[in-house]
Amino acid sequence: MFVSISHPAVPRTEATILHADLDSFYASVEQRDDPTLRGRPVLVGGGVVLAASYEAKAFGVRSPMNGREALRLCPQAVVVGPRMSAYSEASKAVFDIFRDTTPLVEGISVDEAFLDVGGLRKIAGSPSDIAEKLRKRVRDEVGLPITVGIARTKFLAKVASAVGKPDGLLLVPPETELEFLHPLPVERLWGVGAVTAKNLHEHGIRTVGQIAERNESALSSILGQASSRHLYALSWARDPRHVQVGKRRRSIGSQRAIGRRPRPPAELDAIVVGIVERLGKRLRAAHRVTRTIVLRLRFDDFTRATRSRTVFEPTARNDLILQVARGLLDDALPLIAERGCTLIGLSLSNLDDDNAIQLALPFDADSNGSLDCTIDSLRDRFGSAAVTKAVLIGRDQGMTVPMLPD
DNA sequence: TCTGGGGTCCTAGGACCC
DNA sequence: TCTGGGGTCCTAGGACCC
Repeated sequence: MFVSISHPAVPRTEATILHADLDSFYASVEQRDDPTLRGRPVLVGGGVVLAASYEAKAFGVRSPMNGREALRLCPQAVVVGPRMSAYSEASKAVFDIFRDTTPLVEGISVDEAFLDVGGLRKIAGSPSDIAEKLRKRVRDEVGLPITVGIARTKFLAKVASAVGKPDGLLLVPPETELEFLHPLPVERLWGVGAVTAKNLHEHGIRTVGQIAERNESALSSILGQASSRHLYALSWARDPRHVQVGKRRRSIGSQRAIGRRPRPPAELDAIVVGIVERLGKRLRAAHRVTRTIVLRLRFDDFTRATRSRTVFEPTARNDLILQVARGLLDDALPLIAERGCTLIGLSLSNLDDDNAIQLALPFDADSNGSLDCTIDSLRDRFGSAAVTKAVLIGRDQGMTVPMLPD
């Protein structure tokens, strides 16, 4: 039994956030399942390297790198095809261990998650103890190496795990955060990619400390307001985001690379039909409906374009989604003919639950307990698990209160 | 055969409403 | 004659992450 109380307005003072990150995930699963691969450089994927083992990374191989380039750097590497179902099984097993450690788990991808272990000291030990136990369990029960970073904020924990790799544990104590952070290159900041890094370099900014030295408005002229505010805060180790449980997907998509050969419209249409079928299945399996259909295209020169349409009525029906997708494809045909298309994808966004029933009942805002009574009566009628949201509608605004089924 | 297949978030302009 | 401000939604593009 866990009880958690969080006060977002009060900055945390203890390092209780874990960032757990499986090392070279796909490649490690391959080495686990085939002993002859252990200790050898392994590349997962063919045309593009999806994952490289640490033995291969030592030769400078990175993902996503062209397979030929990778083999040029590391000719003795063993190339294996991806086995997605093995990876998702391993991921599930690891996440079960995460959730057995603390209920406050926020998944970031198949191979990494944040865990908040604040408040578990009495029953499970210090964050370092918990992290060490977690690493051992993942090693013993799933057979995979995992690195854990521990810090006061999500961002620092994430940086700590990156620095602590491979197969390591790194704690950043609150007193030494800035010492740890300021010498790091700007590329270590979560959200700084190639473009932003180049931008910063051109202004003589190469380390996190150099970001911290600038004033925020000067940074703003380089990066724009939102990202400079964000990066400046991170450079001073300020990161108020807390570990969020049960985040829902905001879109689902599927795409297919189709090579450089020009395709007649009928062939493009068949590809879209296939993608719609795949997506429709996933959408219905997740009990979600979509309102916005996005057609994604990539061209010969690797530029991209999107075309989207938002429909009035949320749907999970293949025929309706296909009708919209076909319309988007028709509109894009001249563009495709002109620029050559190498990838087609669809993504469905503006997702909602497919079974949402909305009821409005009046309640007396001045009487304590009136809202509870209203919610109780909804729960009596539909079952408590079905009632997941309360929307308080005032004279001119609504406020959504998420509710956990009890 | 140079560059997969998922995702997230931000920006910016225009339409439209009050 | 001159001239609002605030808000939402939609579309398109782009940076970034694993």
